[in-house]
Amino acid sequence: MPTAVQESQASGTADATDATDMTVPDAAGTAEARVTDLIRDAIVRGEYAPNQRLIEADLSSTFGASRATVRTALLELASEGLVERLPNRGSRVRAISLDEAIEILEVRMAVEGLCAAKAADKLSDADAEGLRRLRDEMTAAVAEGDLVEYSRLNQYLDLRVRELSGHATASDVLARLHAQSVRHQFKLSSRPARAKVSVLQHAAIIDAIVARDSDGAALAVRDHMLSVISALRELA
Amino acid sequence: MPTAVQESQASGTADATDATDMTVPDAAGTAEARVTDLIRDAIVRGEYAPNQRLIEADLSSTFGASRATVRTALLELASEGLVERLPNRGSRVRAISLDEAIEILEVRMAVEGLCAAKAADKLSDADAEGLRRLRDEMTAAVAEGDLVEYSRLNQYLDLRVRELSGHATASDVLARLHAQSVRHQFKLSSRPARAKVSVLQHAAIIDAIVARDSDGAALAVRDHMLSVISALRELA
DNA sequence: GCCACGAATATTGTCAACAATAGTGGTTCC
DNA sequence: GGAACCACTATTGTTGACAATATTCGTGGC
Repeated sequence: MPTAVQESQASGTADATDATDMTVPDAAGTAEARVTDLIRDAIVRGEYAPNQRLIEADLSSTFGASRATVRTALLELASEGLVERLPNRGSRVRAISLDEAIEILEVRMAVEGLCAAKAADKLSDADAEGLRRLRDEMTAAVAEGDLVEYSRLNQYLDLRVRELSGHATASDVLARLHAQSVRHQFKLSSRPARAKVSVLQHAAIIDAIVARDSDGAALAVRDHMLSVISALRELA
Repeated sequence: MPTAVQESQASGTADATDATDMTVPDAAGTAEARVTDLIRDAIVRGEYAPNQRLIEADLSSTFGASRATVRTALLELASEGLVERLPNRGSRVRAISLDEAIEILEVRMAVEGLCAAKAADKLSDADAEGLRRLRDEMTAAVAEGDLVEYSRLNQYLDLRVRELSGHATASDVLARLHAQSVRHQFKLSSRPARAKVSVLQHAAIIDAIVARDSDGAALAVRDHMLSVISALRELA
């Protein structure tokens, strides 16, 4: 069953001239990149708890790399906002409070609104068709109660809108913010009642983009994000 | 009477040191932070040209720090977007094209709009008075043709709105973007005709914030930024 | 004359050891 | 019994040396 996701992934790789090469799952050429990915995964997966200290020597022996390599990896992760570095006092997993998560969502609201508007402006007919299919898949997934699939499509929609906007700077900012709030996002995605509301908003976003209505797309994104924010607030 | 920008003047003079302060033995904190600041200043000041290669050993002897220290400094600067690092092929000063500069302004438009709205929501009476004074100072500076002063007040307004928004995440994103586009921003600030238009827009922003009109503030920021973008386009 | 090939060089990536700093616990003095 | 002081430990910051990789330039074959 070829899904819209697989298809547009293919078109994404075919579009090799694009500068936004932010999806680098493997390609562990240097040891530094390898260790960075391993630690990042461990943090995102929750293997390292928030506020847990990350001792360089410890990680060094765990991952079989030198301490300098681990150190640069921690630097990189600190720049991504996943790790907190206190001078002379080491690194720890950055804990993202509810307030911070909301702030992140607010900034995402603004920037994703921009991306959606841009995407609406420069949408090709082929891409419009892909978005329509994606909308139908999302609707179907929720109707079948497949929340895992829906969550995946959800993330993919975000990514796709960024790609379609052709806005490298915005994509960069969003990627960074998204990585930080992955854990909080996760808490919401597994709530069936939430999905039923959210899927309508996502459909509205897609419809606005497909209709080349840039202002409407930005507003639809704004509505959706405000909804996510209030849902996150209620959870606390 | 202390002006509204007393503090920014102080930081301004600190930034405005001449080019011969590069051999300062030790300024503050760790060597890494010191070297990072020195290289950053050199880049922002234009001492290192865009696309110029930054050889670690070279910088190491120039700044009297070990290569590892320089290396971490370059990592940090890469995360700030001022330096570009190619694996196994070294670092160079990141060249920001006109298109990129426009992208940065677009994202700033979105995020500063958010900040302005937030600032309008939570503005205290004392802060409102400060903003009004700032507006008058900007108007006066332009009327007197003091573009340097106006440019500084300009930057200060940006900073102040961020502060008043109380939005750490947005401030962080904006600070990063601002650092990148400093050179392009500079090209515009020295044009008298531009200042006359721009000061009215800034006044509109301040008025909206002072009036606690969050939507109006966001729109005013949007208008201003669109104007800056088209001015930058015309320059090319 | 031009392209492939390979050595020489320049530069970054990685490592283990050393120095400096913050945290810890015990000891002594009041 | 409590607080200041001091040595001790754990951990990060820094350094120089070594290994790996990319670039350059000369050389030979066609």
